[in-house]
Amino acid sequence: MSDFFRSGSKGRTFKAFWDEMGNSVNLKELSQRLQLSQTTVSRALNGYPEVSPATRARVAEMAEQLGYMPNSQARRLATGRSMAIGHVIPRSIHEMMNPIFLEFIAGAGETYSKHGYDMILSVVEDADEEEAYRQIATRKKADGVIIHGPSRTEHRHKLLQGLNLPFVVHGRIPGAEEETSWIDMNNRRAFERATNLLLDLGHTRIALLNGLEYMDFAHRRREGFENALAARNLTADPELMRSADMTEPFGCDNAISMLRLDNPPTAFLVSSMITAIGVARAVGQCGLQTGKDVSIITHDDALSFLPNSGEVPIFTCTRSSVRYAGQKAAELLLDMISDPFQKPSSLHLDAELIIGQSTGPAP
Amino acid sequence: MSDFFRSGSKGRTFKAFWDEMGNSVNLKELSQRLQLSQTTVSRALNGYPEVSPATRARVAEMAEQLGYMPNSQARRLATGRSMAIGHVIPRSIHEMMNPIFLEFIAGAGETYSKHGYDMILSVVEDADEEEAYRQIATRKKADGVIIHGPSRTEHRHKLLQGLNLPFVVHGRIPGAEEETSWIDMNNRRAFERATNLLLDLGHTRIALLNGLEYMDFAHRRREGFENALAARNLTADPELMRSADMTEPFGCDNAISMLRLDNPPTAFLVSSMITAIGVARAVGQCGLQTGKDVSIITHDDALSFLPNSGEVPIFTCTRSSVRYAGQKAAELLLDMISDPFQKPSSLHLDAELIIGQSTGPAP
DNA sequence: ACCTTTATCCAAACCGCTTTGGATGCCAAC
DNA sequence: GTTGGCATCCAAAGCGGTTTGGATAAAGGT
Repeated sequence: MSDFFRSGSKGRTFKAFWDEMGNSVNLKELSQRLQLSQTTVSRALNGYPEVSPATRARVAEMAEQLGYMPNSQARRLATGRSMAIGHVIPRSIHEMMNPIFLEFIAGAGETYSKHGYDMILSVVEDADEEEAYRQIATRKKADGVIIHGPSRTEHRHKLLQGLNLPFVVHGRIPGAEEETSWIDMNNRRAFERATNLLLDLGHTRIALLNGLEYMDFAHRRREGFENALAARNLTADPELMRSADMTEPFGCDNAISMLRLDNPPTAFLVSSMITAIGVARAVGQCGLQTGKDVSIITHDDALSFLPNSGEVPIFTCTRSSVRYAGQKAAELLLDMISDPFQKPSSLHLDAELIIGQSTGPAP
Repeated sequence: MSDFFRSGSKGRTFKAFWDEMGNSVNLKELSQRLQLSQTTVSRALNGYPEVSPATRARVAEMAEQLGYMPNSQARRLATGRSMAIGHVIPRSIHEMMNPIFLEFIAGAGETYSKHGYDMILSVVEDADEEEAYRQIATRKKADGVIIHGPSRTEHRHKLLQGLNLPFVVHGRIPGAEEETSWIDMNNRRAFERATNLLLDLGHTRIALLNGLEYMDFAHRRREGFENALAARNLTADPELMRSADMTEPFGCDNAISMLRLDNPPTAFLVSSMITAIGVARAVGQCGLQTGKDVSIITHDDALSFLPNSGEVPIFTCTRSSVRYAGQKAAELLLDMISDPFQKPSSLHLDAELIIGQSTGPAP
């Protein structure tokens, strides 16, 4: 064995060899080859001060040569930190939040990678959600978790507080804003501004196609909508408000049925680009023109596969990057983990109101 | 301490207490409270035969009472299996495959949960992709990985074979079909059938809006398209073939420019629902009617937020559930892991050709 | 010249679990 | 009455790292 090693003069050879074998060196072997103790090698690699520069360099070089990487399970066990963040996705939520969720995940994932954390994703049956959190905490699968899509009657934070598992909420938990860390966009204000824009354009019959209103974000958006109307002494027509999963057909079907009313809406305020696309389709099918006969404002999560940019965006929108939110949420959480005695902190993002082609003065 | 334990007669109390503390029992404590060795307790809980039924029951009950769950890092270290599957997503791929990717992940995740596996997701810069795989293998972060979106000049499988890390390909690697395990739909045949349908309806000028053709799936789809044309002595007009990220604007912009040609296409064959929606928008904007003036067939990955079902689906499509593919890929991989000497196996799914509202005879 | 730092390095304990290689007691068999 | 076989259970040795509590030698202080 030692002959083999001596035979190769260039480090590359070793590494290539080991890689080809799928065989990795462990700390013990590495330290033996260096004639050093495991302690010293470990310290050298982890940047502790009690190692001479010369030794540290020697260790680093040999480690590089042999392609040494510490076994993560062993390290996690020894340090007691799992260096992973958990995301639990009940199937129902997942089906609903699909693309937005992924974009958030992508943002968070970037932050995790940057800090050496892993992301573990659990897709579970709705009924198993609590158990999933319990396992993450008890089996020490992750050092923290992110709560997705808080509802108006949220309870997960209680569970997590009980389990003593750090978490950050994407969105806000009504009534627990002070005691939890969260990141959210200003849903109410965004929809209030959007509504005002429509009102300023002369629209008075405005339809709202919202997400499921037991979700906190959707509820807030509706409040913003209603507040803006109320401020001008208008009141929302229940017939013009729908709330459901934000799919394309949801937008199309409801828009069609509303546009066929005796007193149809002249504008739509929509909670998601995908649904807005459905509305646009409906407008076309009714022989009308978007931005002329019918105005549409949608919330735009800045999903990469649904770009709404360009010189003049297709849709007038309230925009807030959910990927950015993911990055920030991850940063918040990693902060909390590194200092467990920090008090909760939050980030409130403001959506931009961007004028596109889909709005115009009321006909 | 022992007084505390004795005081609660109902198991619930203990569990609640521990949970509230976020304090979990370990094997040592559990075995001490049972007056048994760790060996016996471990064996009892893991179903080994050398434990008497009575003891096993006692152990099970106490474990339940104390809410004992084995620390996963410790278990992984001891068994040498990490009980996790890795998914590496370079940012570029991610941005392109966004919704399809998530749907696949969701399917795979269901299978993992069912089998007690975790999913670890790494979102990395493109340049770090190889390193990510190397780390997964060398640091033993996962027992296997899934390769997403193989290109025509794929190389990841070589790396993984070298690292001795089991993997399953979602899609196919040209030239390595025999030596790798994969799951794929029959892209070529699906697009051949779709093209034939259009030809049968009398269309001769058919446009192809394809995904990026350095990706294997897109290349195959194009082959299917061209084969079908060739079989009728037709040849594809390069001006009617585009290939790019499958976004909505990609569909809309290109459809518009094509429809404005002197000799415009009467039908579109599209690689993704999202792009097809863009095409439909373009058709509307040109004052034409989908399914009458212009026919559209799209591939439908059965994404949950873009349902294309109903009595008569909006789009005529070739459909294949990518979520199902995820489930199956995961099963394949877990099989491989449980029996490392298995030879590679694959699953070839056939897409359904479903007639919707978006096709009709050529005008 | 002697004692205290200081800089390096090491042996061994530990993290919490699985697993190997017995030990023990009991019963049927010779 | 010894022996062999079973059924149970256990002590201890890993797994591969990190970390504690010195040991050793060189440097510095008086």
